Amino acid sequence: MTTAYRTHTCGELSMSQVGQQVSLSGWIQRSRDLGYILFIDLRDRYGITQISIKSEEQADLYQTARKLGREFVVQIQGIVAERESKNPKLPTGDIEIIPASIEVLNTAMLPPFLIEDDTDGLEDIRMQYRYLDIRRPKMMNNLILRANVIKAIRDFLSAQEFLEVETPFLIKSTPEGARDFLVPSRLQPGYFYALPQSPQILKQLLMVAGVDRYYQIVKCFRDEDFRGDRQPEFSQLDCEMSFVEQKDVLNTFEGMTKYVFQKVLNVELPDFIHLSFEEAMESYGSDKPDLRFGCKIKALNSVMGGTDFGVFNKLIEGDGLIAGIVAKGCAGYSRKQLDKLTKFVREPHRKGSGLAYVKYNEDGSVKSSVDKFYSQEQLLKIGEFAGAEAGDLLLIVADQLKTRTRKILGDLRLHMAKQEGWINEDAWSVFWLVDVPLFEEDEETGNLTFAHHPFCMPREEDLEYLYSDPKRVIAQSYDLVINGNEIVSGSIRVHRKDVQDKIFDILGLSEEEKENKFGFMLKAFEYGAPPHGGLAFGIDRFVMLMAGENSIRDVMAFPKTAGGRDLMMDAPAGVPTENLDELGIGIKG
RNA sequence: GGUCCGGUAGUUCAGUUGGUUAGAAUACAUGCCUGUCACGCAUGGGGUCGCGGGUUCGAGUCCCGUCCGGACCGCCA
Repeated sequence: MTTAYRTHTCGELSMSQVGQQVSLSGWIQRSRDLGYILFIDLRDRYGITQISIKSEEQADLYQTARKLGREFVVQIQGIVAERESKNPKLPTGDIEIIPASIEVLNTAMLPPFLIEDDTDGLEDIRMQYRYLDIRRPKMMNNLILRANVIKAIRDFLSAQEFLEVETPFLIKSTPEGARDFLVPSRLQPGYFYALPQSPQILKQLLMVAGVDRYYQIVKCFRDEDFRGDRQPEFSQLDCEMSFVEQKDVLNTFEGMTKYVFQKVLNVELPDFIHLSFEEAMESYGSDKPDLRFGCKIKALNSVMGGTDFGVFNKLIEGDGLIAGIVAKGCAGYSRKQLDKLTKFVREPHRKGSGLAYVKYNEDGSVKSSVDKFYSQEQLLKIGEFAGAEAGDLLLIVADQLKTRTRKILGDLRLHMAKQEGWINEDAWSVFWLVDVPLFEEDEETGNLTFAHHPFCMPREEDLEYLYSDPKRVIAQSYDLVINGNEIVSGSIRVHRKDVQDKIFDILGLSEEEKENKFGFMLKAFEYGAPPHGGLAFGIDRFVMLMAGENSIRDVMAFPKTAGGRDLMMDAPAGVPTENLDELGIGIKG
């Protein structure tokens, strides 16, 4: 080794360096041997640079280069030259390297899949060889994007006096919420630490301590089943602020979100609208609607009555809801397509009983599945009320439960949007969901449970309802929804012991449970807890959306499979019996 | 915990009512090729059809079990 491994990266050379002597190191992406000339694409994190060798002029080098395999690690020294035929698709496409020497730093086995953006490898093989998967520019760029997002977050928050504080991973199990990952204690056999589902309680204690403004980019752990957007361990940007009201928190983090988008993607987000929980449910049938397209849900009770249609009459007289969405330009749907939509509505978990439709044909005629009960005039009137025009299809769902009608239409709305391509992939839908009820009613038992978590502060004007009508209580809590994904969730917290006590009572916690689960917290709150509130960003989902990916796995370096396994390390794995003995643990069976 | 889809060459897949020697593309190897950049052309090697059991004269194909991967429901304060 006479010179440094490299003087430049594989992504930075251009016409301005022509004639310079350079040294590059990287991996061989591929080579193209044309006989008289051989090209090598040399790749590193920064890009690809072409090496070219003419067989007659450099016979020895040509013979060496022919034997280089994919993914060999090589160092190349040579002169930067202008290309005879340039490649506008490549940032370095104007130049190439005429090598003086090629040194093999390491050979490589043949990779099990193509190290290219359009890889031929499927999920499991990519996971098993994740280090090769990450060599693909697309994955590498996702990690770079992620790092840029996190840097922008740190820059913004530290400029605003937020203090980054680390909280422990080995904590106490709090048996509400998700299932905890447990870690056995060796020094106290039979006792367990829990890994935090979030540092929620700890950050509130930091407010009691006077930290004032806290943030942390932190791993959280939940031992539940996984999905494409859910992993057993995931990252949160966890934040908390003292002496703030809801609007202060929203303004701060609206500013941060805009800053991150601007810095990382060069996208200027418009001001975030505030959508109430009630309106979201009524208009979109979801607490996290995608607003990149319209198609609001329209209640139709007022125009569907007064006919011989007993089913609908009964729903209208009772507490049911008939509602619909207008599918623009879908009047031409075939029987088969409509049947498929009906099937969608009737999927077991949706519990829909059926789907009615009205086609407002281009020629002005009207055809519906309820022609028996409604005259053409009535259907036209309904269409006018719902906002349907010629060429549109009105899809109608009716159910005794208002929430079910809305939920089904919300699902249908999204389904139609995907099917019909209504979503503008270049647009951003970002809004704050506000005015969320403090409690949710369990559909079966009727018991009240918290919608968010038990530390959310009710609105000042709703405090009295805690004692009279808890279901009415609206919390000072908020979500940030981006493109139909809940990215942020937060609230102003309860800092008064009497309110916290009352909320625990409504949730049905006994004195003993209160003491056992939250005693240390309630105690801390008696030593001067300031008013405070905060939120947490799901970093993985946030980066996933910014990267335009569909799975958070594509923005995590080493994710787990849907079964919670790490295919590369082959974890989880068994451990030697003596380790278990030390922990006082026996395995059943 | 439940429902559904999948597992065949290094990789991605096809494989008919169960029937001769299991194919394609790509990757790989060798040779040719005067500017490629998904180079092209020719030739070649490459298979425990996830695993176990069953039905059958005969199983990649049918049945049962099991493991693995994926999607969804439940679950995810």
